[in-house]
Amino acid sequence: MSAPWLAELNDAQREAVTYGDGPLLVIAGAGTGKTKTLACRAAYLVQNGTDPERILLLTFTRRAAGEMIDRAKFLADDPAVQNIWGGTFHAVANRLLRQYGRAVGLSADFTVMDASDAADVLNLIRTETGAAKSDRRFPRKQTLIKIYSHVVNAQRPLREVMEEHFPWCADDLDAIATIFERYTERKRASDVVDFDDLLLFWKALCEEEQIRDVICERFDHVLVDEYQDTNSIQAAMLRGLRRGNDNIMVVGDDAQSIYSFRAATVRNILDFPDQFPGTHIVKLEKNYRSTQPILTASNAVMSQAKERFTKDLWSDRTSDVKPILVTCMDEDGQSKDVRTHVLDHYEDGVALQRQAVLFRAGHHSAKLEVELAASNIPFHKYGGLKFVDAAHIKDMLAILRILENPYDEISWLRTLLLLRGIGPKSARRIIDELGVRGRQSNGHDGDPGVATPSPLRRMIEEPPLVSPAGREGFAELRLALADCAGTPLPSSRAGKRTLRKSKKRKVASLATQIERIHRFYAPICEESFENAGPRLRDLEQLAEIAAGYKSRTRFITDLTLDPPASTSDLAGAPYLDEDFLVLSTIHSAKGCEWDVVHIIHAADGMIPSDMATADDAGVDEERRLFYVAMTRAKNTLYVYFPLRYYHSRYRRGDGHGYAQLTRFIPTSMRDLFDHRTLRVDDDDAMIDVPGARDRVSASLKNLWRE
DNA sequence: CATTTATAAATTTTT
DNA sequence: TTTATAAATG
Repeated sequence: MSAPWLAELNDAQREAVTYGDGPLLVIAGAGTGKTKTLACRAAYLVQNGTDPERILLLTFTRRAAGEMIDRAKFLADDPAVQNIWGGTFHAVANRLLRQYGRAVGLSADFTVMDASDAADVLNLIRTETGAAKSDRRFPRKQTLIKIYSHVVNAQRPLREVMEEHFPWCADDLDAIATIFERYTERKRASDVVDFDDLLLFWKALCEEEQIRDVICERFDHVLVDEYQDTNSIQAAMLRGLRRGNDNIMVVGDDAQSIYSFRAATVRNILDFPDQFPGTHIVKLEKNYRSTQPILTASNAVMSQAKERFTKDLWSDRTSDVKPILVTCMDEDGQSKDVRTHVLDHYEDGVALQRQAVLFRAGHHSAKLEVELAASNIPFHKYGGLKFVDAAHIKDMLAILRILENPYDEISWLRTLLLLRGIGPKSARRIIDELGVRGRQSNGHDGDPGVATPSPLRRMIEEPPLVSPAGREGFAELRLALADCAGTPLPSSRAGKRTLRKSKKRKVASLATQIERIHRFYAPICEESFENAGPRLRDLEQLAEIAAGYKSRTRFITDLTLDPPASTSDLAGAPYLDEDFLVLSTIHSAKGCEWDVVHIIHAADGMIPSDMATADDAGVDEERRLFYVAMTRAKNTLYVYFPLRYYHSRYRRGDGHGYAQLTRFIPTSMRDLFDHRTLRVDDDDAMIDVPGARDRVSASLKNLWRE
């Protein structure tokens, strides 16, 4: 049986798509049709009789999984393709654990916390153990979560990880080990898992023989995208998943490995044939995306790498247009130049959506965003600070989480601290009195609510006493929680309000709960934030996404595992058909392509980031990052380099410095680019004399010395 | 004594 | 703009 679309593939692609049973490794350079190959493979399998529900497709983002499945659905012309199990490792772990988690001690409605919640818990323990108040400086919470995460993801002993990646914390090894121990206990007791636990528990599932067999049995084929960015625990999970059935296809490109900070290792892709004996290898080398001049420049960048595996990319797409290196006066000049170029292409018929601005770090686009807003150019930013990281969103979600899991200590803490008159000490006492931590003591596994009333019920029925200062807020919170839980307050003198309704109320719908929490939270929000307006609007949008969910568990979990990239993302459909320019960190741009790509801040210190230049491995990763950015471009590539940076944001003074062009474009490579310096725009035309500012500053300073 | 407010310091990349 | 520590307040 041969589908018409098979004919459109090149030989290597078709070989991968139609490969039979057994392990398959596809080495696919940038733009060589990796996504297409995976989508076709899925379609091919379904057309040849594999049940879509028995195919597992692991990708790096949920978006990627969705796109691939849509594509496969179109190719196979079969709506059932929708039933393929697709998603990130973490999302799939979540799904498996909701189903089989009991075997490893998780209830079906455990809560997932994101990295910043995890950091908060660690911080809590850090203060409790008193490690923080030793005379020496102790690692901060972000550092702690980084260390913890690295240990889990790299599957290496704490000591080694600390010596290698966090040598400055080595003195605190014992204290840190203690903190992690307690952290683990605490999470188990409260039925909460962090991102790393999702992987850890999946792996644990694979180690329980009976469960493993059930899970292995579940999938006929496993397909994995971006294999170069998986880490060693993920490789272990895959091995566990494929015992007794070695139908596994992994796709990746070692030249695009950019997640070593998350313990990803290219060893996974290199060792794959050893891990899975009998692996067949297919290489995709022909690039269909970019024009040859763009590839030539990209290849040149990679050729300087210390370690190098991949061959040069080549393409049929000839062009006279080289990538363009734009030298700008300063950051503002850069923003203006980008705007000018974007509009030029737009007028030539390249929609904004077909263009992207890429940068190393989330905040690199700040000035540009201002410029774009001023010019009324709509844009959409991926990466950087997440919507859910905003304090007001986290506050709302914390309250919702209490309802979801009354043993979720950190959510109680966050919620109680919102109340005026209640600080850490009182919050701690209330949490203890509610029995949030007393869960283990009532013995029977997984079913705490029977013996002792849950903390939520206690909160409603026999609330702890609170000092006069916090009493009012505490009462408000109690009312809100009672309304959401659908439990009337006990009909003492405080019960007037609830008596109007009949005694047995149903648990409020998700939308109603959100609305009720909003009513409780809005005054607090207005009191504690200067800019309450936009924040309250965010909360209304939160309510709007919630409207799309029936299950509270689903809503909270989805928001944690796949947070909306930005505020405008939440608006969903109405914005979809509008045109907007894409702004993205290079990391978030992985796997994407655009007609025109603008890479900004191509200065040493930005790319490569100052943080990463300590060793060769770090610089090489930054180089791959730059390579990934360049190879996103189909037709036109701009690389912008601001000559001058003012670094006065946090430091005082008029400090500015002259930047160096990124080391990834040395002089020897300059003729692979066209060079351009835009004139300063009319209205801010100003004669600039290089160095004048310095000379004047120096002479002013010297007035007082001499 | 607990909480709030003032002050100083530090900021990559993501599930 | 957020986050840890110090001083001030109730």
